[in-house]
Amino acid sequence: MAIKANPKVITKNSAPKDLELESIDFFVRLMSLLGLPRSVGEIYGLLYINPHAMCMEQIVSKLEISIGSASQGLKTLRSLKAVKTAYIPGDRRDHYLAESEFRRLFSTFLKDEILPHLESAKDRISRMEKSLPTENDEESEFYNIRIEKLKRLTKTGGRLLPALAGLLRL
Amino acid sequence: MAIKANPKVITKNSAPKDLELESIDFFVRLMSLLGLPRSVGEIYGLLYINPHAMCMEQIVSKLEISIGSASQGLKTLRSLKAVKTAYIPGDRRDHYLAESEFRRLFSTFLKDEILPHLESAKDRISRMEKSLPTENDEESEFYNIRIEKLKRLTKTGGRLLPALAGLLRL
DNA sequence: TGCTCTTTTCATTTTTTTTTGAAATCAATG
DNA sequence: CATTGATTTCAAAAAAAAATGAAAAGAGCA
Repeated sequence: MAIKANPKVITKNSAPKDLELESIDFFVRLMSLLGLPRSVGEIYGLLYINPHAMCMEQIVSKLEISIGSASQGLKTLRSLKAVKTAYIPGDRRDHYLAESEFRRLFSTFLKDEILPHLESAKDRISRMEKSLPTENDEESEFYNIRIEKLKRLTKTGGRLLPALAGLLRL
Repeated sequence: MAIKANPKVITKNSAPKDLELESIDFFVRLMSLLGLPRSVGEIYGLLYINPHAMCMEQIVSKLEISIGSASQGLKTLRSLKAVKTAYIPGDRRDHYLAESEFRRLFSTFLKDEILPHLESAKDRISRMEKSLPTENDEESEFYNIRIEKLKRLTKTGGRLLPALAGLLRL
């Protein structure tokens, strides 16, 4: 029989079980607050509290999730810049570490998820201004005020985003 | 035949169709960003752009949603303090107006949805500190640093919430 | 190039969330 | 206080989101 590709020369010990569970639970909740699926939180929570890089197979067996979920979840985390890959000599599998700078994670999230909405909101508001009736009665005034409020909302949103990202310098 | 309970003496005109559609679409997206169901966004969007208070039946027929959705959606909006009720003489139905102060809407949202998570995060972190191994090796140091980061994250979160609510003074 | 191990993809299944509408509850009014 | 109309509730249906895992694609090595 051929030599296994990844003989376990050193068994890296992983985080204590309770710490691990708490970390996973913490990030499952946090990610779900951001609208991300459970599996993404689980993976990040596991990596966050583990000192050593883990490959997908380890993630799958630790969390008892499918390889599909793991692959998809890691893809999401990569796109959020929430994980780094580590090179392990003599092992051709990818190994992952959590990016522990939340600032980066959040600012990528804000940029990817919130900004596009702000952009489309601007377009929408100009459309609304165009379809505003031209008469100058009481109701027109009402619509004007409402649209004005939407404008302020999106403007505030636009100013808030970068400010938020900056404040998150943890 | 008896006189109808709510004879339409005056037909209030509602917002121009395009304005209405844009408003609904705007808030469907915004609410979904906050994790609220489509129907909640539809109802709020409809009320937001309409100068006159609307009763549930009007909402149901305008939006073509079920009375169950309408009732449930209005309940959500009431709990978010996103709608006000208006008294209409000679009509026993409730009539709703959008609360157009987004600040109130958001701060209620933050208080109801985010604060509880922050609270539970604090508990969790003290549990994590307790289950931290007592040895003082390299890995213990790692766990300490990670937990410290979580602490900072929740602390920042706790400071950010009120700040956010304040900044949203639109 | 062919072989083996790893990762991704994606159709299908499972789970969760949302909507529906009929029945129950509530509330005003005659 | 009974009736009628408005609203809420909630079990069931529908829709949406997430997870699964087998097959395809990729990637290093001999």
